[in-house]
Amino acid sequence: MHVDAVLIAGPTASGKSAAALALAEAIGGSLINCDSMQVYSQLRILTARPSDEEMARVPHHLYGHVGVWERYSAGRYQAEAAEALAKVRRDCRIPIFVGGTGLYFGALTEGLSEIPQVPAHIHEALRNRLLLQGNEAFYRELKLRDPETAAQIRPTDPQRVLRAMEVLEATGRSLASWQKESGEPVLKGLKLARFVLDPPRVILHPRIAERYKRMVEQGALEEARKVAGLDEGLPASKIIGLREFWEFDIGRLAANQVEEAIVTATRQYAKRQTTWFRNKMADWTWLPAYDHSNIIAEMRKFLK
RNA sequence: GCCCAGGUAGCUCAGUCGGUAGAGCAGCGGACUGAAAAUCCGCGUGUCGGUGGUUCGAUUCCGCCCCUGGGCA
Repeated sequence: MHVDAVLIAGPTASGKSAAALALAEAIGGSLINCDSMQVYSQLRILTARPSDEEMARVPHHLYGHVGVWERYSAGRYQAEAAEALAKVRRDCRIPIFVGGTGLYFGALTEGLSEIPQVPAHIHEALRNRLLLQGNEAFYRELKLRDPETAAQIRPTDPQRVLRAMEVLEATGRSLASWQKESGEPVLKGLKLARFVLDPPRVILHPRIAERYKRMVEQGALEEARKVAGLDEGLPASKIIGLREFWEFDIGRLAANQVEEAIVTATRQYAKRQTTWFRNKMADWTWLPAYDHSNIIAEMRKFLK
């Protein structure tokens, strides 16, 4: 069986990176990141990005190529993924998309509406107004100016209310009307092999706890310190661990509390990822992921 | 040994002037179109420490016992 591209999704700490690397070596593939946080260059440890040695084994794309002060987005990911895909295919290698961000997989397989990028100054101005006025007033304003989009958003969801408002402001059109025009999927027309790695929680949870310890040994605290003071409005500031280590440094959390907070947040994140996969990728091939050799064997069954 | 304060959901605690109980956190489920490791929504039966008593009825009042913390010896 011939495939044009392989997709590997899985929750954090499911072992998907290692599996993808092994598969890439086995079939002559190149890896393309599909994780919203592994794009940030300054935060390799906290985002569990592949090491230099791993990256030397097989071509890697879209890893650590963005500064933490940049406002990365699903839209930019879509564009860059399309470029990376073209490059890998030009090199006559098999593209293997690997990561844990459901929305980014959506951009690959379903596409995003072609909404123009919102200028930074509009985003900032509206964000400040949201902070000043509060959710309720802001939502009420959206409801007046764009009832259709407002009806699709909960008043308590500030992030989506802000997005609706800034699209309206920047384009003069409602977000809802844009979203009625669906965009082109990055992988349109390609033959795909799609996998979800799904270790049971009794296996995943201990792995998350172990990974925390490994991150600390590798210098996660120092890494967090290097970007201390990062604007909380930037996406990179949401990386699990940053806030916790910063609070440790100002004495607001003890070491054991930092560990508990990070491990818990990571488990909750893994749960949210799995919810997305379960409900949006039900027709993908699900692999229980007990150990690597099995995963590779299973995946190769679908490729040969 | 005596005195005091506690023992209520996995954890921290509220509460019931006597009619078998609720918050936060954790956990579970869900949503998801440019911040997505984000943001948001839903889900709370647990011998109310044990045992006797009073009562139509006790987790709530009374006795005794056990456990935890503090004080006095």
